[in-house]
Amino acid sequence: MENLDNKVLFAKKGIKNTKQRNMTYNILMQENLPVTAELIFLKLKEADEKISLSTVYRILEVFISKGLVIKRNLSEDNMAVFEINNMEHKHHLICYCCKKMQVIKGCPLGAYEKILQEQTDYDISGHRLEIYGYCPDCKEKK
Amino acid sequence: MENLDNKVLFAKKGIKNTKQRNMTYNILMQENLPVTAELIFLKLKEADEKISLSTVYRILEVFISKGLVIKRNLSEDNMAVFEINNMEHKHHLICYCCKKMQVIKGCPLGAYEKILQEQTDYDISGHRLEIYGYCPDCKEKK
DNA sequence: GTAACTGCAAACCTTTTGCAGCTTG
DNA sequence: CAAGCTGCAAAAGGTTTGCAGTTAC
Repeated sequence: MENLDNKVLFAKKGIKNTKQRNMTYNILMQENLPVTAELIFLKLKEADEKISLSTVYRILEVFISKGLVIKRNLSEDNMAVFEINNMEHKHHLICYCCKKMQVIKGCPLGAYEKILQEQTDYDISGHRLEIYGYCPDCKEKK
Repeated sequence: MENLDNKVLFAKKGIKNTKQRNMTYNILMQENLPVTAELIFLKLKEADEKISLSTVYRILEVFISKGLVIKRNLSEDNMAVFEINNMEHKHHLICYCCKKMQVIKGCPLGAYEKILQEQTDYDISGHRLEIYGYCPDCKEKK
């Protein structure tokens, strides 16, 4: 599962192209949703990759520092989750029941940020929004 | 710093009125912003209260289960923060630089949630929003 | 060849738990 | 007095770090 794109990308960012980094990046791309370090670790094990959990954390740290990955903490539990930084502004819709997460494209907050900036005299540069509810499947079960 | 209101409140919720709970509740009221368990612990120590950190966590747990307190995790670091649940829908504006937090009253998402509900067929019941930027003081320093 | 990366084990930090003793209603 | 709190110390997650050995460029 060697990936030429990754090789080029890593070179551009000035980091070495190792098997572990390559695979970690592929998994993040495949998932395309915030995942825990643990999950990445397990997927790598599954794929018969020799890797340790601390390496996963170190790789993610490097990816974050190079702007390739974003780290966040979801509100419920206190585990960090990681996802590819594809520079796309987006939010997530999360099911209270099954914890499924789906991407919401578009953002309703552009105008609001401007208003808030005037009201508060802050220099507003970002926000974080998660929407919660029950997905169609879980909604029925209730 | 005995507080009669707390006594009545605790009685109504069916929990015992101890010095530690009383003081913890007072601190949360005074702060009126999300704080860590550690900070509550330190404030109690400062006030010469004999308390252990695990008791703080246990008290917060009880308060949460009775609906008196809300727990959340902020995006940056992985420590939980706790605040009084005054049933008011609100969000926070957080300074990237000095980490100061201020309450934003009002919410721009009411209409958006309805639209999203139709689009996604989810049963939407809540959201979580934090706005980030630089406060007037830190803005100048830059 | 050397600077950078990895695995392993141990440390760290926040949060939880078990238990014996103490307090509240 | 009994039920339920608390303090202490130890355990339990998730994450980070030190170090010796390995790998990529």
